[in-house]
Amino acid sequence: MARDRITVVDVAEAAGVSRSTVSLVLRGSPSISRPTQERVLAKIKELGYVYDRRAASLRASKSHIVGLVIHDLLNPVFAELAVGVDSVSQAEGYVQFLSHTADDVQRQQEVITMMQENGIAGLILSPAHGTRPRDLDALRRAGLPIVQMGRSVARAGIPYVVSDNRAGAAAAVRYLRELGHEEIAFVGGLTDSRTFQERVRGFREALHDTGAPDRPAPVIPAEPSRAGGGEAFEQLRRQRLPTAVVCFNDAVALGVYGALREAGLEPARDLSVVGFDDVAEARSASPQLTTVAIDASAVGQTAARLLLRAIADASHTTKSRVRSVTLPVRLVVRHSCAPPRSPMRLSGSRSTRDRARAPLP
Amino acid sequence: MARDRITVVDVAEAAGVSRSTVSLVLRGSPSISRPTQERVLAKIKELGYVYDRRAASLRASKSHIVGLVIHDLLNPVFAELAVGVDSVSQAEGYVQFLSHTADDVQRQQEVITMMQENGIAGLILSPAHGTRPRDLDALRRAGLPIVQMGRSVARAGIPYVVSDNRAGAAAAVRYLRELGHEEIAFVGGLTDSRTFQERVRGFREALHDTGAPDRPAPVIPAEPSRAGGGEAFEQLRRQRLPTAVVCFNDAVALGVYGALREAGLEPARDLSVVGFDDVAEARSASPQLTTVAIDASAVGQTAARLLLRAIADASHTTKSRVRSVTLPVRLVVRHSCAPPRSPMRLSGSRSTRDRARAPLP
DNA sequence: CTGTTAGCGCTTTCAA
DNA sequence: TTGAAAGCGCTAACAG
Repeated sequence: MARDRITVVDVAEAAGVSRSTVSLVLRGSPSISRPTQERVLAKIKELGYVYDRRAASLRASKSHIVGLVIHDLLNPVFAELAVGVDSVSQAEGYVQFLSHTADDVQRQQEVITMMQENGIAGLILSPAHGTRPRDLDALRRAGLPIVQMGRSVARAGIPYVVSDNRAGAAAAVRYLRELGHEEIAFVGGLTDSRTFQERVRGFREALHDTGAPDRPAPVIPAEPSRAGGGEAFEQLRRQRLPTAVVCFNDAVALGVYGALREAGLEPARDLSVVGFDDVAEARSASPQLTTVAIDASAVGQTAARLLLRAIADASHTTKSRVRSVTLPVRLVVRHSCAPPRSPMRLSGSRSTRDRARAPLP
Repeated sequence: MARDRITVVDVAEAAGVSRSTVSLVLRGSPSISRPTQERVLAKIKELGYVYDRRAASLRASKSHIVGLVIHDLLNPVFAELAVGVDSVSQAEGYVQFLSHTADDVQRQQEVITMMQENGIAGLILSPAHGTRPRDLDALRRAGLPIVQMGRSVARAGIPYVVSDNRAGAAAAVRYLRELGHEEIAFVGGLTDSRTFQERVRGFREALHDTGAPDRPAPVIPAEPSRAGGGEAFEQLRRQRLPTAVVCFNDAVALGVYGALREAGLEPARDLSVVGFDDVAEARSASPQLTTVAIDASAVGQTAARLLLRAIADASHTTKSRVRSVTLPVRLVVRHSCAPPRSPMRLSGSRSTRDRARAPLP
């Protein structure tokens, strides 16, 4: 990896000081005289010395590396989460290991182990579906701080940073109710995921709170993908089509949208569609879709800050418990929704500003 | 980071062998008897020992870490590149540092330095716009292998893995020419990027090769974003609208598409639009857009394999030069194109299979 | 096949 | 403020 590496000793000799002086300069200790400091720094640059953090980390048993494990980096929301983490860890002088697990628990175990062996100071995890609390025991035994991000494992006792799934689904429902919809379905998502459970919960609560008819609203689980959305739509159609659907995420919403058109129906007119998980508007895959937008970058940044704080606390033995955080979401109204065909408005009245534009491909 | 870490010595004692025996077991040396091996492995598990790769790496001066620096992880194409790299590095027992530079050269310098200090064995780089060869001098001086991915810095003498931009643009042009288009523009992209230059080159060559009218075809540079596409469209329109455009990437294509509709025009009928850089169809942001599809995952995997090979060679002093690789692309025809309005077909005749469906939002 | 002896490059007492 | 010595956890020669 290195040929005749230049070390602190070389720098010390060249600068005419001792190695510990160099070491102190390297870490910006205030107990070094200005001229000495400058001389050393000059020599460092001159010799092209590069600091070896492995050695430092080994000796001091503390590193400036965090682990970041993402179940699906191809999902733009999680890519944005990762970038959020990256921005703060970079700013704080950390680097990160980043691995994608493709939602595979075993692969996740492997990368976590590898990261631990390489001396991470803490871990941010978007857990693979099916992760159990005990899967993280090795880390906890080592005293490494962990923060879950974007997703969370139930009753694991591990802090998490997520967006407000419940409130998001509720906002979608309230919006549709105001338009006059009475028959609203929830579509997509895997039943054993906590995210799904929370979104469904918000969905049901809001239906109840807005005094929707008392018959149980349809909830159709499906793979959280475009294909899953298509299948769920077919299933819904075989039963009885509602006038509106809230989708587990944007991929599902696009699937529903597509299936709808295949069936010769018209979005908004025949079925109002609300998505979820939309990334920043500018990057949205679906600029016309009404959606519950989450601020993925903020989630990532928050997770990183929590983790770094926990790392700092751990060395100070301050032992402050890290608290979980739930970040707000907002409903972005675009023209995939309309009042139901035979309207029975509760209050309704919405801007049609956006509705003139035709959908993009 | 660790409290009373369990070390090889502990394992050795517990298993009644010497530390070097443990070390050999750890690395799966064949020169250890089966029973001993098992006994040691058992103790390792029992004690919850975790291998410290920093120490190993320090001593052996070789690591199992690669650096991966991406100029824009929010671009789905580059996210997929990263996942491609991840899959092979994971399979080969490597972990990666991954950082996003937001196309900022200085930020890139910082993360590369940090990675080097942390002992990477090599670097895969999607260089920030404006990177100069000398920005990588520190790495080269240290003898670290580098592979560029998805993009490349001109005349840097550093191997790269990219898709075939020239052939892709040419394929798009040929397709449009066959439909009968004579006035075709190229839209979007930054003039000083090599990717842009190659795409424009393929564009021009194909126009020439297909015997297009000899007046110079319009090339409108613009930010490679949706906004850039919109602006470019306006500019094009102020001059004179061609019958077809080849776009620098899908974001630009979507921008053109949107602007087109804003202007009350109809895609395909009034202007045929071809995109570029489309990710795997299933994830495509634009399921209706005719596009030059690149296999981002393959690019990532190839880059990773090249790098790992270079790393292996470097230690063996085999010193094999790594060669750059250009991967094929393919044109995916969907219904954003049609013959020009007053058709003067050269050969024309295309499937309309897909054209029945309306665009998605 | 196993044990012993030196370090990898750094931080960290502890004196000076 | 600076210098000397010890050692983080591991691997790399060797010698047995």
